Amino acid sequence: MAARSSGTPVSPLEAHLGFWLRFVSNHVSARFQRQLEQRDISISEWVALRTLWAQPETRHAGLVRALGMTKGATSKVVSRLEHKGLAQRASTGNGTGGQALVLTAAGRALVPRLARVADANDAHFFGHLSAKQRQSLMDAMQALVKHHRLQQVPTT
Amino acid sequence: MAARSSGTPVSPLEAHLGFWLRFVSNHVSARFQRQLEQRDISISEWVALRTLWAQPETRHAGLVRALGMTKGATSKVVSRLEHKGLAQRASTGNGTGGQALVLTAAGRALVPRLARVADANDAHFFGHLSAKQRQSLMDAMQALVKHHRLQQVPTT
DNA sequence: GCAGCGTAGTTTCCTTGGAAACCCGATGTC
DNA sequence: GACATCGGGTTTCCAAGGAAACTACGCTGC
Repeated sequence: MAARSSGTPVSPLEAHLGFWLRFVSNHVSARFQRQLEQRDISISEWVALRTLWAQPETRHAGLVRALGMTKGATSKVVSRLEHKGLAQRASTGNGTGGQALVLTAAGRALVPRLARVADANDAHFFGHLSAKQRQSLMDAMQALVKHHRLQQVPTT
Repeated sequence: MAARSSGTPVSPLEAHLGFWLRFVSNHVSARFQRQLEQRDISISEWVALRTLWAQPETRHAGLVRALGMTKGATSKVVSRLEHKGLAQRASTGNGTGGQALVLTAAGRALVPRLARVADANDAHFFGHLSAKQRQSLMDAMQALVKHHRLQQVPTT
């Protein structure tokens, strides 16, 4: 599987930890996505809803940070949510320029239900592990984030 | 951060293992992608090249499996590679119908160089861990794959 | 022999997201 | 007071990938 026809060693894809991380992560996300789309919601929309729910009156820039997407893409997510009647661009009364975003009643009602879907998905994939194992994976990931000072960035 | 204004508990995004997996994995892939695009190659193109390198004369269906994309998308990847002069659709002489895909000389020359980029990227993110730690993460991921019988699926 | 099928690939259409241009109101600066 | 500038947001354009329609062929059943 390594060197072939040339003398140069070429490690297989599966030799990389990154490969496996991506592999598992893609599955977890893909399943979550399939569940969400039964309610006609995408993952970014879910993250946006969840953010607005925790912190009402978030402004656009805040959402950009939470979503880890460009402001253009974020703007489109908000438009979609508005279209679905889940959130609103509330041109802030206070006149400081920035626009505030808020959930509608429907949006607020939806979040806890989606949260249960998210919980269930995580449980599906990791529920069979012991609490200790889960925690150790969590720690490993968070350590990587810390070590590399990873910030939320555009998600591809 | 949990229940707010309603009585329903809503766990934070960061409570999910899936969240952290995705977070780290996205960063790893994103960095790799940035490195590759300096050579005008995308991640799927890299995987395709790597596959054809290891197994010359792969046919389209095989590539579909390796890439974990739909056949339509795979077809476009091949077209791109052909356009860049890295691979070719070789209408197989044996007449069994299926078309064989092969790397050009340029393609064959490129793979080992890209492989070094891939290695470097993995080392960048995980090189500071001990061999034991790396292995244990790798094992954890592979155990998940096995437990859930995960197959390669469309990659987002 | 040929009608109907199934398999392998390609093409078309649509959605999502990044990049960059653009828009607009608030804030200096002279 | 007129104008350059800047920050926050939106719009436009493009690339990539999924879904499904379509194409080309070889094979089976009659």
